[in-house]
Amino acid sequence: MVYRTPPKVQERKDAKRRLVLDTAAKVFAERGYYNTKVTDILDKAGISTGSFYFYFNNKEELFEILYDEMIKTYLSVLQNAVDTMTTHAESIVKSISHAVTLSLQTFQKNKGLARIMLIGSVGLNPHFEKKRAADHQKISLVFEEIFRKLHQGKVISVPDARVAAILFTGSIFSIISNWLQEDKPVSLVKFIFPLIVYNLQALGIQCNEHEIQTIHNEIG
Amino acid sequence: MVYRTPPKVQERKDAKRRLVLDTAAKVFAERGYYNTKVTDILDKAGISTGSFYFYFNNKEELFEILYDEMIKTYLSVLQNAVDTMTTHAESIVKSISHAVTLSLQTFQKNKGLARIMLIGSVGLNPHFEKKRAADHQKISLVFEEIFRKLHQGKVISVPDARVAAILFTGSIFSIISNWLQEDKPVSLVKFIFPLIVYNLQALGIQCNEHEIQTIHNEIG
Amino acid sequence: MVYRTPPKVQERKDAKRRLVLDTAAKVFAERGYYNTKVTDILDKAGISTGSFYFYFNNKEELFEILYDEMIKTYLSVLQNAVDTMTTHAESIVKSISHAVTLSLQTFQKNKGLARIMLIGSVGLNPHFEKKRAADHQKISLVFEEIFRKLHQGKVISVPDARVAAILFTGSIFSIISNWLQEDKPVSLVKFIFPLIVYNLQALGIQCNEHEIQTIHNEIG
Amino acid sequence: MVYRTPPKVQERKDAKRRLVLDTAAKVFAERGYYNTKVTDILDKAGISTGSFYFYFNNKEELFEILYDEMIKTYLSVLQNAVDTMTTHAESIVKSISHAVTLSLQTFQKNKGLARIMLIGSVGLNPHFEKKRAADHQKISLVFEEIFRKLHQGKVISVPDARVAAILFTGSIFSIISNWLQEDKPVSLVKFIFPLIVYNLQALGIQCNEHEIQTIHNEIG
DNA sequence: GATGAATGAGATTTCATTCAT
DNA sequence: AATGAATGAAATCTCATTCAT
Repeated sequence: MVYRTPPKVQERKDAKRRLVLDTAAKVFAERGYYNTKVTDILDKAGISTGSFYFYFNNKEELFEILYDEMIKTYLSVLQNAVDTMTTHAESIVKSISHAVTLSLQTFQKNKGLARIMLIGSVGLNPHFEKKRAADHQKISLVFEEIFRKLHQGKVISVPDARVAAILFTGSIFSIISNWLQEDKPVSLVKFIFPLIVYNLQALGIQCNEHEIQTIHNEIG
Repeated sequence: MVYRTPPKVQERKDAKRRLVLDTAAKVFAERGYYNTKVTDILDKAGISTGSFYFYFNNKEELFEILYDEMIKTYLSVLQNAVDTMTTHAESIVKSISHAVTLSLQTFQKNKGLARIMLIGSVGLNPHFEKKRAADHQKISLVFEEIFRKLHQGKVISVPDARVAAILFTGSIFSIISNWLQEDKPVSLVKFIFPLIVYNLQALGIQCNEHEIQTIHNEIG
Repeated sequence: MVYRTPPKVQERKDAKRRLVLDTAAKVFAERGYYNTKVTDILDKAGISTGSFYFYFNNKEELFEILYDEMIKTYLSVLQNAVDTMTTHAESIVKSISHAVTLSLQTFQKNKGLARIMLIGSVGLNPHFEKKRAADHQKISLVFEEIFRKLHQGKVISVPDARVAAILFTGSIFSIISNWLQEDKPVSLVKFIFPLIVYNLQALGIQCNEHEIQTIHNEIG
Repeated sequence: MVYRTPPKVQERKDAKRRLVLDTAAKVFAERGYYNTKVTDILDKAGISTGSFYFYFNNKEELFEILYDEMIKTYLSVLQNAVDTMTTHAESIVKSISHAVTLSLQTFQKNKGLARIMLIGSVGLNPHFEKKRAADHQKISLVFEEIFRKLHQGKVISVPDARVAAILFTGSIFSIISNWLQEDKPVSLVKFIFPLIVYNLQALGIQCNEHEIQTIHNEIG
């Protein structure tokens, strides 16, 4: 006798929710959080205000969900790269190249979410600031752990694994921020190689450019 | 017959204007642009609405002035460091260490403005986005030019001077962003050494840590 | 699947919009444009600020709509009178009497809008000044065309049809302005007869008062 | 022992006051009462805010003084015309022509004040509305008295002397209002003749155009 | 008398969210 | 579930007037 939402209805609901999220991603990315009115999103999605508040509690929650999705996506991409790293430990160069390449590719594929993650979510409010800090730390920690191990194994040579991790992630984000600010739609791809080289050298990993180039070509 | 503002009055005006700017810097840094209401600033500064609009045209202008001040300050600090660089060309290590150290010291001294420059000014509106992009490019360009020369002289070894410059400035900003997000008030100083090492290695400059340490101690 | 506003809702919307317009007409008429605050209207209509801006873009637009309505109403009344004129051309006296009578009756019926049209809309801003000038010309033109024909047919005798038209409309508006300024609520009706006589004589139309009186009684 | 403002000082004061008044007349005429800021006037006059409030109690008073001056000027012009009328009573035609001509000439000479009197002072606030009403009545009364006498003497033929007076003054003001609204700076002079004819005929005064023309030429 | 810096009440408008249908 | 009309707190900015120098 218990009422259960029929699967078809549930599907429709999910689709609508998704539509709002996707539209919101575009609009937030274009105009930023505060310059985006809820109706801007809804008008574009063809959804009513009432409906919106059925699916989401408020504007901030909507944004947070988008942001969380992006972070989750990126973290899983990173984890993938890192898992490969520890598994095929044979080549650090390859592993690091992998991590960098996958990172840029992920953001390249989804410029809107890149914008939300790196620009749109800055300076919103104290709650979000904390969240951002925590997330950046989480990302940085992924590398910190690796770097710590590599440091013990004398594979890399840096004074401080944590700072190295911060700088490594920072380098990726710098490139993306820079790319997002560009007027013309350049490809992120061309930044991959110099970015890899910069970081490998920074970590004190001995390698010749030719080798990196080969690996880079393999991955791309 | 023409009235001339007496020096004393002018002084008071300058002081008041400064008071508003300084108070605004604090509040903007704490809460961000959109969460800062004009009255928040005025209440804290003990100034009337009318006075505010006598000194500034509107909230955005106030923010822009603060932002411009910070950028100007930082650019002149950089220029200083860079001028030293070309003069005492004997040691690249010293020069780069200098640039990094002065940068961090500048932001350390003025956390509020650092926050405004790196966090508060993100995602405000299209006008500001362009401004930010241009300013970051200006900063990056300072290093790009140096790196290009060093590259020609085979002093550094990087695939791309521009990308190297982006990453160099990015590394500094990453550290500062990270520091700004910290709950406890840590000192930026402890990041200087690893940051120098990371970048020197990244640029392919041969040097031993001991040498850097010595220079670092001299500068600090 | 497309939502259509149900008729009942639409009706309510229309009624609300009308309520705002009618209330605004009263308040504007009483206090003038600049002394009427938006809240004055809303309080009296028992409507929230939000609702107001749902129906109108701003205060000026609201006023302009009211003004336009009044002008439109008056112009159509005039056109009616004029159409009768050209049709029953037999008697000019009758036609002119008609035009005058209908004009005064229209304003009498709607004192508020008369006030808005003749008093409230004066000296608002350059945009409105132009509009007013154009509208007055439009009204005047209705008579100018008639007068020009009558002049050619030697039915009236005036040196200049355009000036005559200006004076004819001016005479109507003078009476109304005068009436609006009266403290006690006198009837406009008593002005109709002398107004007709004044203008008929001015136009050089031969007629005895008795005849006009008869026509006047018929129309009233 | 009593201090007396030296004459020279008094002169300077008067000049300054006059300067403010004249400047205000221009600015009010251009932009209207509510769109004129006190500082607009003062900037143009090169006078400080403080000084302004030494000479005038407030913005409204300033406007009122200007308005009163204009009305006074016009009333005295009218009185002049009317005095001639009663003295040289030989010709009504001449007298009326005189009144009309002098009226238009007065406004022509001082377009700014015309604007203030006829446009700028409309719809300001209840106080001013009353004042305007009273002033218009005063003007109208000047003619009403004449018309009443002329009516008794069977020189004019109108059903109602008061209404005739309203319409007579209204006709003058209509022409001026119309002229003020014109884009191009036309001369008011060309309206004098048709205006005289219209009103003479309206008053039922027998006369041929040629005679009026001659008088018109004499006066002009 | 003169100056212009300072004041603050108050006006318009926005927009996230709620609610009746 | 869905709709969009309704709400109202809150934010920015204006400008006549006052006041200290």
